[in-house]
Parts: sequence; C-alpha cells; structure tokens
Amino acid sequence: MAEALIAKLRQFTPISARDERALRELSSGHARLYEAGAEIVREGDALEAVRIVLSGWACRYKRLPDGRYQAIGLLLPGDVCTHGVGVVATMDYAIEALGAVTVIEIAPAAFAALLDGSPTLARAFACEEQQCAALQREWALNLGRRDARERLLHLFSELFHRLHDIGLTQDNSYDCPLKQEMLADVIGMTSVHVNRVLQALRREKLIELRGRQLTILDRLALERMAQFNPSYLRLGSVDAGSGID
Amino acid sequence: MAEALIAKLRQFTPISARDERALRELSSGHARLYEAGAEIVREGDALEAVRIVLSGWACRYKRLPDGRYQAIGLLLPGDVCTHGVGVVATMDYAIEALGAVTVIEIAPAAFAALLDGSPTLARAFACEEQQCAALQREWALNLGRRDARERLLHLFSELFHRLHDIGLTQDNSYDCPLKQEMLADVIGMTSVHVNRVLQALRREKLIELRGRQLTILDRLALERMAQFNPSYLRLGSVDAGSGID
DNA sequence: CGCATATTTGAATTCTTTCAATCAACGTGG
DNA sequence: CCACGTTGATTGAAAGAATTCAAATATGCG
Repeated sequence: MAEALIAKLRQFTPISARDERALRELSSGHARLYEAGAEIVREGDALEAVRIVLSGWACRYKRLPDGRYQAIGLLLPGDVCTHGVGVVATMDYAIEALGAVTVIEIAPAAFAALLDGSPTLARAFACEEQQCAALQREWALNLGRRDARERLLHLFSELFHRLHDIGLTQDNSYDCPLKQEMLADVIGMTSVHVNRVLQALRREKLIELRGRQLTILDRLALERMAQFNPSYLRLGSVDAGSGID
Repeated sequence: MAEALIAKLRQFTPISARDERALRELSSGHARLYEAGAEIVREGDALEAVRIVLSGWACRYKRLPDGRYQAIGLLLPGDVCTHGVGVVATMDYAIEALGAVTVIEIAPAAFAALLDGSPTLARAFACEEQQCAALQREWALNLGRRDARERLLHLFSELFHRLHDIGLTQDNSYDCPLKQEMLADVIGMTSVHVNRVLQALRREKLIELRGRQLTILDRLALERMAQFNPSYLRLGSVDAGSGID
C-alpha cells in the first residue's frame, strides 16, 4: 500500500531499508477510505493531521462564493494532501476524492517524530513540499498563458510523468479517472470546450481516450506542442534524473 | 530598512525585541541593489542563498519556450524570494526587479543559525512560506475562474491587504508600480485588454489610477465584486485578525 | 524640445462560453 | 430480458470575451 509513497520519495533521495520500514509501518496505521465525491478535507477546517494519499486520486480545489469551482492540484498516490501542519491553522482549500481513495492520517506528533528520527525522510518530505509548490507554479503558467489545447496536452504530459514516477503507467498510457467536467475544472474551462478540444486531439491522433484509459500516441510530439518541460518536477537535486527523457 | 520584514513576520506571531534585533542585524548585512528590469534570479540558477526583498517590488515569473510570459507572484517588501534553500537545487522560475529593489542575501548556514536560535522566527518564516503557497493557490483560482475585470479587482484587493499589512498604504490608496503590460502578465491577459478593463473601472468610479498611485474608491464594494475573501492571507493562526475588516 | 516609453483606440478575428437538446452507456428493478 | 433513470459525452447555433495588429496619442525624462 505504501509503494507509491516510497517510490515518490525515492525520486528525491535514496531511502534506506530502515526508513522504508518506518514508512510502511506508518502506512499500515490509521487509514481512511473515501468514495468518489467524498470531501476529505473541507475549506475552513482546522488542519489537525498529516494526510497522505495511498491509493486513488483526489483533487485540491477552491470555490468562489458564487459557486465557480477551480481545481488547484491533483493528488496522486504518494502525495501529501496538506502541508504546513503545525503552522497553518485553517484550510484555504478543500480536498475531494475523485474515486475510491485511501488516505492515511498521521498525528502531527507522530509525523514530527518520524522526521526527527530520520534526516533523510525529513529531507524527502521537504522535497515533496517543494515539488508541490513547483507544480502549483506551473499550473499558474498553464492557466495564464496556454490555450485550451496546450493546457490539456500539458496536463496529460504532467500526469504521465508523475504517474510514471510512481510506477502507475503502462507503456504510453495510464488510467485517468478524470471526467471531462473535472478536466475542465482543472484547466479552467468549460466541459463543453474540453469535449471539443479532446475530439480534435483524437482526430489528430495525438491521444486515445477510451473508458478511463488515456494513451499518448506520440509523447515527445505532444510534449513539444504543450511546451512541456519536466524540469519543474525534478527540483530535488542536480543529479536526480528520471528514467525517461 | 527591515521595517517591512518585521511587520510582515509580526502578522504571524509576536516577535520579541531580541528577534527583532537579530532581523535588523541580518538586514544590515549583505544587501544588493537592483534597478528596474534587472534579473534577481534566473530560471535554472542554483539556489544558493536566502534572499529577502527589503524595499521595492519584484516579480516571480516563468516563460514558455516561445516567449510567453506569466507572473507567478509579486514580491513586496518583506517577502522571501525563494523558498526551499537546501532542498531545491535549481530554480524553476526567475525573479525580476520591477523598479529599484533592495534584496538581502543570506547564506544558508547563517539563515539556519538564525532559525535554530529562535523557534519564534522559525515559525514566522514557516508561516511566510505557507502564506506564499496560499497566494499561489488563490492566483490559480483567479486565473482559472475569474474574468478579466474580476481578476483585476481581485489583484488590487490583494495588494491592498498585503501592503496594508506592512504599512505601505495611505488611506485607500497605495503606490503601484505595475505598468499595464505587467498587470496583464500577472492576470494572464493582454495589455490591450487590461487597458480597456481599467478604463471601464475608472469610468465606473471604482478606482483611480494616476501616475503610479492606485486609489480604491469603495473597497468593500470592490472586494464584493471580485469575490475577494482575505482569509487566504491569514492562515497563520486562528486568532490572528488583521487591522481591517 | 525630442526621443523613448506607455497608454489608448479601432476593426477584424479567434477563442470560449452559453444554453439547450440529443445521444450513448450502464446499472436497476420489474 | 427490457423499460427506465442516471450520468457523462456530444452537438449546434448564437452570444460574449479576449486577442491581434497597427496606428495614434500621451507622458515622462534628459
């Protein structure tokens, strides 16, 4: 169950067998299961536990008073839901399960103890947080300066890389539980427009999207079109390359 | 010179006289002066020092390979330019001076020593970082789900609050060195469109903008229209209210 | 005064949304 | 096994928002 988390942290820094054991121990602790649509965290809630997604996808989002909805981040297995425990008092965003999701909840004290006991893990989680911030910045670029088609291609590329890093891709495809409505909420458009853009991408043989399986037909071409540059995903350390180019 | 920084950190937690002295000491250290347009940090640079803006405005931004430019954040006096020193190896964004800017550069070891010596300051800087992340999230909402007019109003509201917190507002106005071109780069639009929206806002007597002085004529009305909710600026602690409503 | 930098304007075009309706897929109960 | 309800995907037409390109004005500064 902790596979994705361990794989994710390993991108940043080597994890010893002992640290791995500690992570597995942790992950076997108090886990909660959410079903699609469930609110894992509500805006305005107090931040009282460290939560990490073990399986499934979730969505960090904000709403405007008039109801408009914007996804602020996608949480994949291994991702920390909320940073700043012990510092941030109340949540400025909410988190929603996009399907069946398993989340471990760790008491702040236990988490602090884990980090105190292992400088490596402390470093790994710090990297995780910085990566999350970098993601957020890239999303701002996406929302602000890419058009609908580029945004979608960029999102698909980013997800490919992130899922690849935790071993959740098969060749050039992956399981993507996002409905068109949610895709729209991620890239800041309407579902109608997403639908039309998706059709164009399929027509041009850039992607296939059947059921929930997304296949990228020519990844490098697609990344070029999206002006996708994966470096924002690998800030961790200078030498940390990825398995893919 | 360290006034803004101290004021900013005080929002999060009380700062003792001793901590204040340490901050002033630090600020009197190695300061660098940049002129308008200067690159304070370049994308791809190694992250080798903690930098804090002491005076003037700067802009955190990213570029697409084809040259499109998107502001990712605005750095006001007291803001930390780059987080994650010691964890992040290379910058995924750049920082540009928007006018004359003073920045202190602090060696990682010196900064670590400061935080080690004062849990309060450690906490304050942690809050600062979380606030920055919250800003980033709100910007994503702004870019994704508000229209041009709302984005502009929201930006003006946010800046009012942030500047107010560091004592840089006068009544309902403040000095805003952003040209229309930069406003456009912040809210993800063209300068032409920003121009037209600004004219409408002036016509409707919502704002005045002469020279570089921005005056907000009816702040609450404006915040309502922008669906602005300042809570994302005050995550620090439950009891930390602001001077304004 | 005059250059350089910013702002403003207009018209045409492109991109995206809106609104409403239709279609397709799927699981349920009868 | 099939009618039915639900959810998600697709379509069309029209309206609306924002961009583009170029040119015209302002404005600030030396």
